[in-house]
Amino acid sequence: MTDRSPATGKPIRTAISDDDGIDFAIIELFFFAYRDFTSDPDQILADYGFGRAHHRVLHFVNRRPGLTVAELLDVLKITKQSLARVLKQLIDTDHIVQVQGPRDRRQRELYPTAKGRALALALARPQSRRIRAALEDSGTTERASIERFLEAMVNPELRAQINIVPAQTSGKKNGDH
Amino acid sequence: MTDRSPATGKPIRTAISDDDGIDFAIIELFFFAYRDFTSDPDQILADYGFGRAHHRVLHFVNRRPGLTVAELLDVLKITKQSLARVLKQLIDTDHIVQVQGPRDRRQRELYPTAKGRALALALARPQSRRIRAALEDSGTTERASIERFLEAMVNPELRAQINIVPAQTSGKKNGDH
DNA sequence: GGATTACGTCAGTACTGTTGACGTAATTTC
DNA sequence: GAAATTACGTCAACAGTACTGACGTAATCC
Repeated sequence: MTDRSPATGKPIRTAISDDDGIDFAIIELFFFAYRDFTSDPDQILADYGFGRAHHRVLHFVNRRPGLTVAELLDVLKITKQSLARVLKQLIDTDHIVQVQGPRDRRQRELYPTAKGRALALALARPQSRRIRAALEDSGTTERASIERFLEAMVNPELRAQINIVPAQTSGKKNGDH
Repeated sequence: MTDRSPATGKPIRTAISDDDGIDFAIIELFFFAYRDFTSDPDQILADYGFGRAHHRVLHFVNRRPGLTVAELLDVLKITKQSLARVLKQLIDTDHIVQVQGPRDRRQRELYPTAKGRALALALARPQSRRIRAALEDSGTTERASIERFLEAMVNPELRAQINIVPAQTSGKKNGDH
């Protein structure tokens, strides 16, 4: 408080750039890409009164049917309370059903219904279309580079989560079987 | 309400997968990658009592010093009110200063202060480090592929925004001048 | 039988986003 | 020069998603 007027820093008029040793190009591209990537499903979700949180839950329940609430919390990295409301709505609207765990009856296994499966597909469709368009002129090598890059962006400890995709019929790359 | 019990869809036990014609592999990778990409700065921001919105404003004011409020709203794709709170805090904490527009005195040009520049760099540093690590074994070709992919993921109408990066000294690729 | 685990839920709070309306100063238009 | 428009700031009200902490219940583990 000793310096009120002088404390007001002078405006810096030069742009921050990659010259500062920071990869602003990709940082910014990543921001724009993700913003538009999520905008497609957001519009569909609005019709259902759902938000992005519902999408994520629906996605992972479809990807890993039978996962428990605890496992879902771990994948999403959110708290129980944050999940509760969203999950309840998805169950009430018959997109997801809970089944008592077979071995441990305390657990609730989560499964999509036909309705939930359909919505998950509808939400993923425009995203997939966008990806296909972005990869239009790319070959297998480029696709592999992009997959490797995205995977490398994930925290190493959490990379295990990615590969828990059960039983791929058309087994591409999969460190399973 | 005519069908309460039968309405409860049966659980689908098979996982949704790329077989459904949807590129779930990349959809999911993109989710995980972005989640962790933003987690680094989030931790730093918490120390300042700031959130992700502050980060975005700070980033773009540093990248395009002198942009007006209207331009910033256009880049962020949020409403005036959403920006107001966040911008006010950044100004009050002396990270950003407003300068009356030279030609049009209604406009407020936004500039970072030294403090704001330093914070922007501090926030970008871990993100850049993560990117560098992810590109570790990649050559120039791969990097170019990834940049092209990310750019192609952005809505075409909005791609113009990306290239408004003023005066790069080390001019890499830039469709300007 | 007691501790732990898995889950559900209640209460309170914070951040980021929305729409709509109003005020003010500056610029543009006629 | 008066009127319309523009750029911005602000007030009010509300929604979605996230958080922490605490408590209860049923099931399992030891």
